[in-house]
Amino acid sequence: MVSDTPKPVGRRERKKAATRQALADAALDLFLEHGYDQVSVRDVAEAADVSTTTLFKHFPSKEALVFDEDTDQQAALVAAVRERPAGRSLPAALLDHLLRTHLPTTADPGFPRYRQLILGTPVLREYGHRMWMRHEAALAEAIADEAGLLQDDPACAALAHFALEAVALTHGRDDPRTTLEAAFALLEHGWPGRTEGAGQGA
Amino acid sequence: MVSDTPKPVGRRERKKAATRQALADAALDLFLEHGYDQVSVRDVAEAADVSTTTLFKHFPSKEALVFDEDTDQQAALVAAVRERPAGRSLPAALLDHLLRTHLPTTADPGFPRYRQLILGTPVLREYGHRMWMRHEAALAEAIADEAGLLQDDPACAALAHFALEAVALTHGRDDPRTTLEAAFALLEHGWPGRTEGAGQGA
DNA sequence: TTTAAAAGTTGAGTCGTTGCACTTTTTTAG
DNA sequence: CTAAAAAAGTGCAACGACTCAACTTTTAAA
Repeated sequence: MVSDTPKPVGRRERKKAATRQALADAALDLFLEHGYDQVSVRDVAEAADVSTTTLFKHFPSKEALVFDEDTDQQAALVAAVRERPAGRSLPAALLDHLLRTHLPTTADPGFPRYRQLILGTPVLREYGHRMWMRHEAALAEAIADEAGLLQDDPACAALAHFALEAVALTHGRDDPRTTLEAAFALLEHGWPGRTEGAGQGA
Repeated sequence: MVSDTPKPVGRRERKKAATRQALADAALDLFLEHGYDQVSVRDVAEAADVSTTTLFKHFPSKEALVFDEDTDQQAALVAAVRERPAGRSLPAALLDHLLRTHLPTTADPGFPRYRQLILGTPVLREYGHRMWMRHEAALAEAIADEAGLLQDDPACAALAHFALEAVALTHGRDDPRTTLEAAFALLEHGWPGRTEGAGQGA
């Protein structure tokens, strides 16, 4: 368990991982210190003692340096839908999951600064949002399956899209929890139609 | 020199507008002909017989060359909310407006190609979406005012955000109308809670 | 007319990103 | 066990988008 490597973890791959980690660490340090736009990729590469080309062999873009920890959120998202408690609606289950995973993350002391770096840098906020929205198709599929609807049902696509977009709504708000709950109240019960006196159809 | 008093619109501004139009026209022609990524800003500037620096004095970015016609959608959006027919709910009024303005691909014969250029070029799709979402705050304000709620009410912000995002849902779908209607049905009536004892199996 | 401020234009440079060439490691053939 | 190809890492130089400091032209003021 100590010296044996059950899976062929090559010496080369270990050095590769070390270089990658050095790049990510150097990048985060420099970005937090001087600001994302004030640091060039050449600076990051130099701090990690590699060339810019090597940097781009490890990370597809400058923004990707910040989003190194790519935990599998998609599986958790789908699981929140599929393994929701009995009697819990789909929007409610999604709200529970998002409140659990996107609000209290502040166990790490350095996390607020990391979060502020992303939210305060437009290009990083965009990049993170785009990555987050990549789960839309998988989520829509799970929703459709759970609801017993067709794979490309527009309502399922809409719920998946809106549920993921809801977290973007909380950015820059003083009370993310209330915002998230209000958004999901809308998805769950609809807009309180105080103006219409007669409902149509169905 | 001469005694002719310059009209309110200087001849300088006219030439400036002409240069700007020449740039936008050349850009659209070249982009439609060879594809956005295959045409450099230098090519566009050369086609309009100016330097690249001059191009960037007229347009803030390469993408902005395509979105020259910045019609005032925001006013129309707010008007759709404020001047909606009596008894019409806010989501319904927004749906009507979007169906009217975003579906009937205008009478312009060249418009489909223009639309395809944008939707088929990721960076342009992103840029257009970002511009579209800039109306979110104004729309949320109008919604809050019409609903008699506070300016920063989370539900109003959510409705504004989701209503604007709904058009992004239609991109790449074969039936945009149905998709839009399904999305607004969700916003109007909420997610049908079929999990409460109504589901069959699973 | 003189002159100064404003706007237009430009070539040279920066930054993110990539293609081509070179070195090093791993795999395969003898 | 050696040799050499195949694969992967690395770097220099270049490309495209975009900016900066200086020069020229236009407009307005004295």
